Amino acid sequence: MHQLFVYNSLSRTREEFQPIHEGKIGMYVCGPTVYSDVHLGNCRTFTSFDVIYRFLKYMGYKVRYVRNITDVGHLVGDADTGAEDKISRKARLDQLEPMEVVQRYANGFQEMMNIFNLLPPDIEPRATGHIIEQIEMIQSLLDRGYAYEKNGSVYFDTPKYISRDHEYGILSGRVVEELMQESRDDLKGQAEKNHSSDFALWIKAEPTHLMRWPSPWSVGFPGWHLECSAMSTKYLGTHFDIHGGGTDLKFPHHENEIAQNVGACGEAPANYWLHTNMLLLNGRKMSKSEDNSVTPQQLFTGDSKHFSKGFSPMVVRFFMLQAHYRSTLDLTDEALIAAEKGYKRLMEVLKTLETLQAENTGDLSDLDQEIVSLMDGVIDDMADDFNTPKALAKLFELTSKINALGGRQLDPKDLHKDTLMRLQTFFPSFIGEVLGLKDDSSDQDQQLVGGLMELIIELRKNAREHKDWGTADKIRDTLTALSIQLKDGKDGTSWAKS
RNA sequence: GGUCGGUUGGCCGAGCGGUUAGGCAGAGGUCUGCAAAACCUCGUACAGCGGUUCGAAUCCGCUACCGACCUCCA
Repeated sequence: MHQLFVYNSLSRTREEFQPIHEGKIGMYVCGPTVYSDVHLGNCRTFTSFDVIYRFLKYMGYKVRYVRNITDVGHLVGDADTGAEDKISRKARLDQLEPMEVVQRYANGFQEMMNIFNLLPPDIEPRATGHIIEQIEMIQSLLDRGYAYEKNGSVYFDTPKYISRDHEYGILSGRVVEELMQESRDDLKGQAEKNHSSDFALWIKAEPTHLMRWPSPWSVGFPGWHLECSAMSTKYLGTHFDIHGGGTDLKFPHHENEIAQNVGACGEAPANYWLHTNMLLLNGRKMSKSEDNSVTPQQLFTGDSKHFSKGFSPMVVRFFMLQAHYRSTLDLTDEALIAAEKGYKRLMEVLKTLETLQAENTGDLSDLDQEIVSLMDGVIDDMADDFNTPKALAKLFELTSKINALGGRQLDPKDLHKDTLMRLQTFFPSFIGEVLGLKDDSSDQDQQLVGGLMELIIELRKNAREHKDWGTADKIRDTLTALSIQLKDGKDGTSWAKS
């Protein structure tokens, strides 16, 4: 088995991956807060973790992948100054039940994940379904002296945490003294919190607040951060392998999660922290307020001033995989057009690969060795912190070999039967199962079109045999106008949508 | 202001001290009735200035610019 290396945000280095339990991996990824439509950036993050999940399984690990849905507790504004829960706020504005808001956007989210061909996680728990677990965790933090109650709300006590030799800021590189400094300044206000670096575990609900649950401290609702600690602990235990999320969650969300877990359970939750980087649009942060944003829907239809045309979900997925998950990725019209062509080439070569025949059964040729080492390289690249762009580069080198064999620029006599068999298994399964790429074109029409095209190609072949170039070219030109491209090869004619 | 990350050829994007990334676009060629597709070859890029080193896109320092987080955000 290839040794896996992952970049750990905690140590800021690439580390050899060692699972806690041989052959098994527990992975928790912070899911969306369902108070609005999915952000395209969300799609990139979860696509990255989807490939990670798929590759870990491909390597033979038994993975338990938990990705939550946050449907309560994520606040708008500051908890001290009349904070409002995001879901609650949206419910009030739209005059809906909070659960209607949650349901609507959770559905939309899952639909979109489906469209991008993401595997569903093994467990997709919701914060509102784990109020009791969260209350228990708060109690545990209070019992251990890591939290304090103020007027029915409960806060995490960061100075206490620090005073017991725990490193608050370990993940995000925050400087403790600074946080303390800020705290002193903040004491001048009438804030409920003792220090500005403290954060809410339980928030007492205003009478008008829509989402509320009874607790030992007040009728209220849990704070953001807590749901992830509670749910990861419930489903993966107090100590598991991988915790992931977008890099913007490092602080405060993940930092606070660590503090909560250490405080309540006595140990940091995860061995490896993986963070995905941001998606940019035309070199800048996506931002609605600055008119620099695009929704997945707009990207698919091309209904956006930023794009000249629409791009299919698989093209977008392929585009995302062409960059490493830890790098920012710049979404531009030009780059997507380029990605679309590359993606189509990859889909086309899958068909060519099926038609290849190998003749050699003797010694392995140089070509065989080249192909084998490229295949091994693909896995090596993935095992090195899930380097999809590097793996794709090798896949494209294999693409050239396959096409050359198909077009007789390379001699099939040089290809060993075993090599071909391996290639025909590996190549499609890696693209489909690990990268999660599939042919977009709708299956329904495909059979019909396939039959028609067979007929047309037959007719054109006859015309060409009679040197009736007029008819042959008319067929070709008309098809071209319909975005169907004919490819005349040594073994006859094939076609593809252009 | 603080913390962290980035600046690679026309565009996107790997790269982690010495070896071709790759995709798209462009040029030339092979093949072809012509064309397309496919294949082959090519451009000689690493923000700037110093330093370390036999050797730096890769390490260190400074400068410039960009971005993320610090407040809701993947």
